[in-house]
Amino acid sequence: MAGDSRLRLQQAAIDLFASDGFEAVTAAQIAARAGVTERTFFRHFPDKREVLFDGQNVLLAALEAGLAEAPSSAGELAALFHAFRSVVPLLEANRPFSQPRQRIIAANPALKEREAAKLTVLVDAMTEALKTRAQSDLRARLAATTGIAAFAMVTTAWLEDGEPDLLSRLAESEEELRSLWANPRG
Amino acid sequence: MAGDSRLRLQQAAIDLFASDGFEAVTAAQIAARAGVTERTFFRHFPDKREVLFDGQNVLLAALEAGLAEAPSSAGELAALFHAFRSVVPLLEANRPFSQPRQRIIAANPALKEREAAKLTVLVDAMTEALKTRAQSDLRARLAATTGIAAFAMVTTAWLEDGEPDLLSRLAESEEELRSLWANPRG
DNA sequence: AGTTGTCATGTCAGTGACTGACAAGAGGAT
DNA sequence: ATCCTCTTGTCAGTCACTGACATGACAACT
Repeated sequence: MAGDSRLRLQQAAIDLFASDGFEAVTAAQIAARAGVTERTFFRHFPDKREVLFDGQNVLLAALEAGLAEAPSSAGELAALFHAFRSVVPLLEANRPFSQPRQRIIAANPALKEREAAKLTVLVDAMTEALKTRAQSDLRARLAATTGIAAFAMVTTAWLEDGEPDLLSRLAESEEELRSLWANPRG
Repeated sequence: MAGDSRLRLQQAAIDLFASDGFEAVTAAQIAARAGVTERTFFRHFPDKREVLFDGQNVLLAALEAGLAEAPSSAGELAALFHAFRSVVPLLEANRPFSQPRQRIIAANPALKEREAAKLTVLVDAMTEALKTRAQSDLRARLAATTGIAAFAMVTTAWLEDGEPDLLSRLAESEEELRSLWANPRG
């Protein structure tokens, strides 16, 4: 068909997983619904779980870009939240896709495992990027760890309830974090 | 044979993974070396990876016990590090087993994924346990997140180089963390 | 002694994730 | 018209993992 096999596979996977559960759906079924072969499924995604996590790579790139454009005068936390804010439009655009995805993942241990792995990749990337502006490597890692943890909590809650305002939630959580975190640069 | 199939399976798995790599070794090969059937392997471990992560469950229980016995006057960080210290003998006893294990895991993405998942389980458990003594749920989670991150960094480094003194490393990292973390209780 | 129960294991057949090798059509550049 | 590249289909195979049933060891009970 056209060059949109990948997209159709993702949509088919979400539909089937949502109605039947992750384990009950075979890769062949997803492929059939998308109008392609099982083999084609595995050419687009290295394993059955990854069809749900494709967007995380985009998010990672966007966060790195957002961090890079934060003013060099900003402390670690401020820089991180600059990156988080820069990524809000992306998250909002993906919300209709992310919401069912969230429920699917929460219902399956293997998927939660993949999600945890993706989060540590995010933390590692943010840690690397923060090392240039942090006073120590440990501080860079701790800032990245706590920042991403807060980011994950906020976006998860934002997906679960229907509330629209992600930006103000991020601001709140930054406030709260800042009051807990000793930040010499203010 | 005797009732030590489980142990023999673990040892056989480590030996084979260390020499041939995780992916190149089949569950049947591990079982054969342990003198049992493949089916028996999967009765002891829910999947091929888990044979390497059995000890994490013991560690979790020990950490929870260590946290519970921390004085209630202790702040979150102090309580966490009390738990970490209480677990040092266990880690030292397992060191000969953990060291090759570490190398095996570092060499395989699927295993790193499982490790990340186990770490988030630890974080969640510590978060729950800290909620009673923390001022807020967010603070509990952030303390658990940063504490476990530091704990993981320290024990990993301790396994990699040959240095014996885990306790003093923990003390150092607690110092460093404390200087970064705003702790009203001192 | 015999019976009964439980527990760890073996055996076997089956499903489904994933891979390598090769062929075929579509479209774009030369 | 020919060549190249990109995507997909086809097919055969490996291996992780599961359910069902059988068997032998060992303990407890009568």
